[in-house]
Amino acid sequence: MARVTLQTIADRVGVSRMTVSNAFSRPDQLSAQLRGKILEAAEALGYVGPDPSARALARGTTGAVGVLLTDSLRDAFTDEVATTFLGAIAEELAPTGMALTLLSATEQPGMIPARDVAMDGALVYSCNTHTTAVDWLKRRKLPLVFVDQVAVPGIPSINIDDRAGARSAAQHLVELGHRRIDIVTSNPGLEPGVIADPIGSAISHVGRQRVLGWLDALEAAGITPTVVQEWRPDDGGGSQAARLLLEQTDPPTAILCFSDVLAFGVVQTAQSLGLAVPQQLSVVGFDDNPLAQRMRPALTTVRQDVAAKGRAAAAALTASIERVKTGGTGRVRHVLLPTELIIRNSTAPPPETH
Amino acid sequence: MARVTLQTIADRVGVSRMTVSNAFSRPDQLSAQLRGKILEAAEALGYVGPDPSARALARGTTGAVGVLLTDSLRDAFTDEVATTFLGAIAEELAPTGMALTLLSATEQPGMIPARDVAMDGALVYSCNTHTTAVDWLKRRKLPLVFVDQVAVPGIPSINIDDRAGARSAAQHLVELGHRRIDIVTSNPGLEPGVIADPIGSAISHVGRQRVLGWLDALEAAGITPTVVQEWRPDDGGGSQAARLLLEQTDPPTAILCFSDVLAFGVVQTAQSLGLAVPQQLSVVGFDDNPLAQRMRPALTTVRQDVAAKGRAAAAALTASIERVKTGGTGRVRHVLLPTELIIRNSTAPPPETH
DNA sequence: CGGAGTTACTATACCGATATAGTCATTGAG
DNA sequence: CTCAATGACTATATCGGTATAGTAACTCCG
Repeated sequence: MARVTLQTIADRVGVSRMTVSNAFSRPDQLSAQLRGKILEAAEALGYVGPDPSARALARGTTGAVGVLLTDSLRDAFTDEVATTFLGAIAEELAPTGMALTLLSATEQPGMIPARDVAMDGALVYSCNTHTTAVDWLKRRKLPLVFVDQVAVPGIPSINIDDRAGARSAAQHLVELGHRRIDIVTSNPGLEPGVIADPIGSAISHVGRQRVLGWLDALEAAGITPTVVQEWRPDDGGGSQAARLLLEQTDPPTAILCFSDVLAFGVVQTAQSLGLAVPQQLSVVGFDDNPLAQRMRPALTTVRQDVAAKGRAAAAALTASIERVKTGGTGRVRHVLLPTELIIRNSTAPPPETH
Repeated sequence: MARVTLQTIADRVGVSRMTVSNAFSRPDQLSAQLRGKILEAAEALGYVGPDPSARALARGTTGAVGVLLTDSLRDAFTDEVATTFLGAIAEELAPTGMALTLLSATEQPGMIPARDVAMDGALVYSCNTHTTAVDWLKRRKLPLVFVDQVAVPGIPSINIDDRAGARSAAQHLVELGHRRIDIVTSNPGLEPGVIADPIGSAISHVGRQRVLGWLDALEAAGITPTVVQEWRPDDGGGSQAARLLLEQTDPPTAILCFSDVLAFGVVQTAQSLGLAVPQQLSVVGFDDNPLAQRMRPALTTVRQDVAAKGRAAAAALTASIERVKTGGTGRVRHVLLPTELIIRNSTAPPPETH
């Protein structure tokens, strides 16, 4: 049996195909009576409704937006910060009826989602901007929103004030009296171990901003931190880095971490080495991951409102799509959300040295 | 400037549109030399590649599969079990180059993702099968895979052996010597409080299977549990239910919980009421959420391999899509993955009563 | 009673590709 | 030397809709 299309129904009812289309998509264009008859016939023929692909082609809109996630999607789902972000996007998008399509930046031979999947716009989340996937999205001239990336002119962006947040974290330690402060960072793909040029070798925008913020406060206090790149994120996140720092001849009394997950690993490692946190070692995280509250000691960290970031991103994207559709030309906005230092129990003045 | 299409390039190079199409989609159909010239011209004109929507219409395939999630997508992202599942799907799908589109079952006026978004197939995850969204997917005759749902003939399904798992959990308590065992379940939307007919009122397939499993073991031991439906999942998950059970005149010495998250709430509540776990109250969860290991005491629970479930689901779906495409007609498979009781520190023999 | 304004449809022209069946040289085998 | 088999393109026919501009019959109003 051949497939049922608008034409099938049109022939059956004896009207034009366009009228059947209107029965489904623009009910005000025909009489209720005829519409009823058409829907009835459609039902009888087992018609499901206008074919999404055909409609997408004709209308030029697909009803789905993409999110480009750098690394394997797998990782995006194990990171509580990322899932919160995605959840907020989904929530913000729900009332619009748009679906959310996950795009991985890793490309397969012959299939590049960023190039080959139909969508009305996309969020680019914490991706290296020089990824080919991002290039494809740009070339398609899709409405885009950059999140946690360096803002470029012409593309709306959502960022948090990473630098100020990091600065306040470092400042907090300085004010507690610490002078030996080191740093554990996370740059996907970077060689683990001590990093000579933390600013230059920062891979992500966020990574760079946080380093800049930490150094703002530390350098002002005349402190030069040792910066260590974590080992693979899954092997106890931060434990090897912590060990390296704590086994120096002149170990730090405080450690600043790129994330709460990392901080968790650092705290655990310190404790397993017999160091009391915060009495002998202070640790500060970043993000205010739910984990930060659950930990013992509860973690001092820099809060970012991930959900707000997600909502803002989704809103910016829908606005951008709308703008393109209506030909309107509002200004491109770059949003910078605030961060806030949350002082809990993982920081204290340094131990007395005599 | 008009949009660049295959035709634009064809005119420019002086070949037929079909040849340009082949240059992009079937390189073996033309000489390398001509192909080079075409790609060059395409580049010069700023052509991005075949339009995904047009291609989807012509080819009948979109390069994306959907996942239908019952409740607000928001919830799906806060639940560690669900995110693990999604991550595993994403991972399994990655090598195929297919994108993953999230569909919420909640419909908006005028826009029903399950009906209106183009896709090649879909996973239906723990949805009430009588949702209209599921109906739309079925009517579209899309390749589907049901996960954590009652298996229906003709549609591949992936389930875990919830019943056997629940049975072993209950059996474990019975063998420890417990005789007063109660249950906390979770049925989205169901009225909280004591449930008279736990099997009949179970809303989800999973919920029903677990109740059946618990009762298998309990009834065999002559035990009739009180079954309580949790309050809203976000308010401390399980704490109100636990309070209700523990403040009975004849309180239980052990509680079986629908999930680890619920069990976590129950344990916390018990502890706050001054009950030692497991000395005075044993608690068993379900899922083996990472949380189960982190808790103190570590939770005795029934492990399901969520990642394996996700991988199996994705594999079944791609297989199903492939089958439709090639017209092949392999048998529909119903997979039942095993569960395993993991005994940790939240269960012990009941306190001695004299 | 004439002309402007609805209402309810229809005709035509795309949307931007791909599949399939040619066409026309070339090449190789018998 | 002839005929079948390749190789490299092209012509034509969809894929299943939607936008836009008609058209014909009716309504309203002064």
